[in-house]
Amino acid sequence: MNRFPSYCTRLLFALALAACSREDPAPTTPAQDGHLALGNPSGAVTDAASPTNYLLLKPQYALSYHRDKGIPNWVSWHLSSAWLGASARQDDFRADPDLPAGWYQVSASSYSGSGFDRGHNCPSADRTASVADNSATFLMTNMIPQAPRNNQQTWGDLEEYCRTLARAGNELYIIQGQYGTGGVGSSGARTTIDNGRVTVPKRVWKVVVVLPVGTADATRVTASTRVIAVDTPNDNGLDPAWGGYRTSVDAIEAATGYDLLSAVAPAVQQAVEARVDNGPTQ
DNA sequence: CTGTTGGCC
DNA sequence: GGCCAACAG
Repeated sequence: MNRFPSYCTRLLFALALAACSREDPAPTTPAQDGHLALGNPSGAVTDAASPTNYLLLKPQYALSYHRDKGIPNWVSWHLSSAWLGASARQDDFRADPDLPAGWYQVSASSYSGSGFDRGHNCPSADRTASVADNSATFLMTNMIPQAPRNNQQTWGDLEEYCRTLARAGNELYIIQGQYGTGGVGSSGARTTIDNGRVTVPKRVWKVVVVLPVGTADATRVTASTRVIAVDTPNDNGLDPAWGGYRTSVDAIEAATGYDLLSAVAPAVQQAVEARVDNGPTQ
């Protein structure tokens, strides 16, 4: 669940008290807040000596990259209406220039003919406030080989629902990742593509923390905060309805070994991570 | 790189 | 119409 020393708990509690004792300004306008405000699930670092858990921090999202799998371990981003605008989908899939020199660079054509989509983690449509923001989502470090039905239907619907929540006055902290090896695309089962350079993940998961619009602050998460955790098979035969794949954050942590929402107070983590969401799905 | 096509809500 | 794409030229 967490490895948070108790002094951190007390510190956060003190900070929360301090924040409450001040004159609170009225609810803030939607902002573009920190992508790792709720934690760094795998302790990723931007160090070439950490090729399987390499932290890439971009203005639009943060991710942990696995060089030898050619895909991210997880991608974390903030979503509020401040990220939503009128910029068109750029479709400029390309290699990520921010990887260390000498690492294999997955390219725009690496997935061609594989039977798997170039599936975004941080979706194109979540970053439409500027052309630069949208373009950043097309870096191949943000992609996984994703079964077309998983990507275009099940996942597409969940992403659309998240934007609906954002437009309705919420801000969301979203962490998506993948684990395991081997999926079933439109041309059958594969464990890798691109001559073995890119691993096809077995499962794709997402954790969504839904807060009313405010500042980036883990102390705003309470035991009653809505947290939606989903874990789907990367298999073209899956159900298009994402609601049936809901699970607990605890289950995703057990499957991945990550510590999710680690910046949230331990008692709150215990409450929200054990729960399975049963709220609306559209 | 542009234009076209296709599936789904 | 919007969003997810692949593919042809």
